[in-house]
Amino acid sequence: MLQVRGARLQALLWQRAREPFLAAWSLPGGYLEPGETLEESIRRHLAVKVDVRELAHLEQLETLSEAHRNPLEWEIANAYLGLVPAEVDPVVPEDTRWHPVSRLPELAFDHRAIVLAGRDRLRAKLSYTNVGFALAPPEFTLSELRDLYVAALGHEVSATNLQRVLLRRGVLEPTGERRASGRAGGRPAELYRFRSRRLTITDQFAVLRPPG
Amino acid sequence: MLQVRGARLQALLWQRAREPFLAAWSLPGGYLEPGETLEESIRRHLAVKVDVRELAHLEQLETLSEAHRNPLEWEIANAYLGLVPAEVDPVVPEDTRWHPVSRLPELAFDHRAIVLAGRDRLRAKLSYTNVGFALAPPEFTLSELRDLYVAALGHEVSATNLQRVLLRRGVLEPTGERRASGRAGGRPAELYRFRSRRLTITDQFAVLRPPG
DNA sequence: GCAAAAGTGTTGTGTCTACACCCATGT
DNA sequence: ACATGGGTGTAGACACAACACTTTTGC
Repeated sequence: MLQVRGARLQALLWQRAREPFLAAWSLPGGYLEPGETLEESIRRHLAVKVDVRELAHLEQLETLSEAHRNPLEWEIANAYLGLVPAEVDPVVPEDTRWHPVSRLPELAFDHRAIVLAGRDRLRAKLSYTNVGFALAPPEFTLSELRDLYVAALGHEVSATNLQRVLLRRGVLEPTGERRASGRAGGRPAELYRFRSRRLTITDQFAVLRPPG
Repeated sequence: MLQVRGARLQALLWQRAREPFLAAWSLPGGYLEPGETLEESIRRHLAVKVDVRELAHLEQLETLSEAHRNPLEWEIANAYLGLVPAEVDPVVPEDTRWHPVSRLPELAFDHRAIVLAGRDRLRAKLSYTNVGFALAPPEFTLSELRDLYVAALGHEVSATNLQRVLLRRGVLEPTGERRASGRAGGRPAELYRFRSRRLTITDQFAVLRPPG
């Protein structure tokens, strides 16, 4: 589960209470119940164990089946990427903490690779879909959105060009409201929102497209 | 498993010999053995059941966990996309046949959705990766390659522009040889090959890229 | 007035499509 | 010669990055 907090992309991890990898940090999750869907299972585990219900987006990453990924027994895992909008602060239990993805501790199993795969998926999709909605609060200024993109992408982003790309694609719309300027002055910023809060592909990067 | 045969994208299906969906067409596959990797399992099943070993590319599609996807018992499936180069003609058993993806029969389980997901994944990747290598024979003329793209994409593709895109990106390289012209005459075509036969992303469609 | 922050205008670049044109072969 | 199929040259559309410039606020 990823979220931008304090200008950094962070992952929610919890400290294992048993072997294998006792006391190591690991991704929240758990076993599938018979008759349950993978997605149901994830939402259940997150709700029960870390009390997180405000997932704005959830998508399958990959299935891991390497024989010795769990040293104790053969086990298959389905990795998911979940995104929580900035500025929500779910109450999480004691043994749970947010860790910057750029400075992960040693992780249990293959969880480090999973977190990085999730980050990369997010980075890619920020470019050609509207996933931004899952990182952003309901309304925001363009500089705020820019800061979220910077945190997730790990490099500078120009608010000017971000605005143009997202408006041209019809991803954002202005709310008509503006935010009062701070004590340092400056022109009040317009507020925007994502036009849709469901994943949509906005850049059809199809280079070989149908004629016409 | 997909292949372009006779100018159409086709899927290898086999007719089920037991319930559920007795006699319906379905995707080749089978159960995972303990200690086995998903990929190992797929290759094993394909080798044993349909005697196909010349997969040029294999990638995970998605994991299906819907409760009643199998009416008899709760079961989870991992869908993979496998590609076989054109002009290989694997010997397949009696109860097995290639079916054009555009005219699938009724399929067992959720296999129809899987085939379509595989097709869509292939279509997308033809645009921004070098997956073409998995559809093409070792050497080919540009018109031959164009025909493969047309079959897979389902719309016209200009050989002229295909050549430019793939050469500019460094995906293809000329072999230096040419193919003699047919009985109708015409300039002999140059032969090309894919520079690499491993999946590579060739179009970084990253719209918000690092400055510099 | 001046600094700060937001937003607009404009120019240049690269990648792609479309289409005209040129090249090499068989009959 | 000319039809056939392959390849090259070129112009226009478009999306984007970069950067100069304008707008609106606080002090």
